Amino acid sequence: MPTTSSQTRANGQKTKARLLRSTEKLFASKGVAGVTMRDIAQQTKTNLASAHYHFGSKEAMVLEMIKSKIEPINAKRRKRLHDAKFNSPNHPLPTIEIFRALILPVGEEVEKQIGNKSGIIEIIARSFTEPATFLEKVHKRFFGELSQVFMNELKISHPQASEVDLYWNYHFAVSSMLGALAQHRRIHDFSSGKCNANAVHDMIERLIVFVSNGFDAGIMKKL
Amino acid sequence: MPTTSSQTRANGQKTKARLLRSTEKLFASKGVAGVTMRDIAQQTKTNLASAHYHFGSKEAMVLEMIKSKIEPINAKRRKRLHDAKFNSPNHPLPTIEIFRALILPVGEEVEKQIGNKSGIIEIIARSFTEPATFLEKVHKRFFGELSQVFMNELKISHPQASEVDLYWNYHFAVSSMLGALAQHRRIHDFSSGKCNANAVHDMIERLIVFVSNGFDAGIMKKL
DNA sequence: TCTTTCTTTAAACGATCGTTTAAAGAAAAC
DNA sequence: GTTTTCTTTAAACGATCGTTTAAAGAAAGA
Repeated sequence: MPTTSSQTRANGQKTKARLLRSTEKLFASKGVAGVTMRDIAQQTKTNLASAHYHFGSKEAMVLEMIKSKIEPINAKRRKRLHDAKFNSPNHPLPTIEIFRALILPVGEEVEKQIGNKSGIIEIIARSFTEPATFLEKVHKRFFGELSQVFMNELKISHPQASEVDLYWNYHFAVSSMLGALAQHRRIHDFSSGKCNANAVHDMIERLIVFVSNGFDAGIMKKL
Repeated sequence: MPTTSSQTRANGQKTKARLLRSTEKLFASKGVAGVTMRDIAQQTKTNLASAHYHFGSKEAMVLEMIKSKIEPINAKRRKRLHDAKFNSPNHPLPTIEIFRALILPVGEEVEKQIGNKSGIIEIIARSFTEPATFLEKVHKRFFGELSQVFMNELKISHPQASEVDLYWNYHFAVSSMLGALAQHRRIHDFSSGKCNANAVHDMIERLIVFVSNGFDAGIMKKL
């Protein structure tokens, strides 16, 4: 009986999935340069060569892992932006709602798999801050088109603003988001335990306020 | 005639300085994991082993390079904060003046060696975003004490704010600054050439506005 | 000058990296 | 059962990494 090519061999697909999960875990904690194929094979309890058999190369494996984690979040971002526009058809969106659509899905995805130690936050952050050359394209591939969608929405909400102001402050907003996500583990030590890095929902809400107000201040300053 | 130990041999100190400059240059463009001792030796036009002779290890060499670049900036930060307090002795500082003292010295240091391609911005950013384990301590060493100074100033300026709010938003402010500096080269492509990444002074001023307004909004939201 | 100290050099060391090979094993097709 | 295809495995490959060694060279002190 012919089957779809995606499940012709059940066992093979299982190890492939396990490889992706190990890649995710290790990449989140050590970055792409800090993780070796042998680390991943050991964590997966499989042979070193099977990773190459399933993915062809380390780069391809990491990219596929990133894709599997980021695309669901980007889908949520688009949906939330679309829903917000649908609910107020005749008014431009408030800045904070636009950035809420951009940032909140990260927190939702984290909470969805709580206790899973999946480290989505770290993965998103690393996909932006990794110095590795081949990760440069990650940004364009997964954030390029999405950024245009959000930039267009910000233009509609700020019709009187110059394009240069909008670009600069959107750039700051995204950098803030990723910088804060990348470094969020430091808050515990830095605050001597007063702030809890695991309170993701609280952090995300604070971040949305910070970013949207910073953006508006940068846009308004010349008006 | 006995001389100070720092200049007993002129030639040795020269290659040491050249090694530091090469480390700086390559580290700024590729990160610590992306640069090898052989790259640095080749750029310096010296032997591979001389780097170990002068510094003992790659880690020690990178740390010394970072120290030489960051400490002058941190000195400027303290001075500017001190001067601002001196000029208005009886009033708490406005938020934007505190963050100006934190951020502006970066821009000044960049402009001071214009055309030098020194990449201080990239170095500061990488010292925060590098996944390498040994760079974790860079942050505590060069930013730990400084952060306490600025946090204290922010507490004075926001006496009614809770410590948790202050810590979270200072964390966002620093992450924004470093994230924006780390990614500032992307602005050119992202804005289709409308924004100029080399206009450092303009960028720094925009960043100060963004950060200080984001900070105040995060603090004020519960009042 | 002779001696001592500082500096540079070529060559190699052991470790680890991503990747490949070739053969055995397991599952489906026939 | 036989064949074919998919998957796993042990072992090795070539390259490159940070580091070390041992000897020659250069500069300063005596």
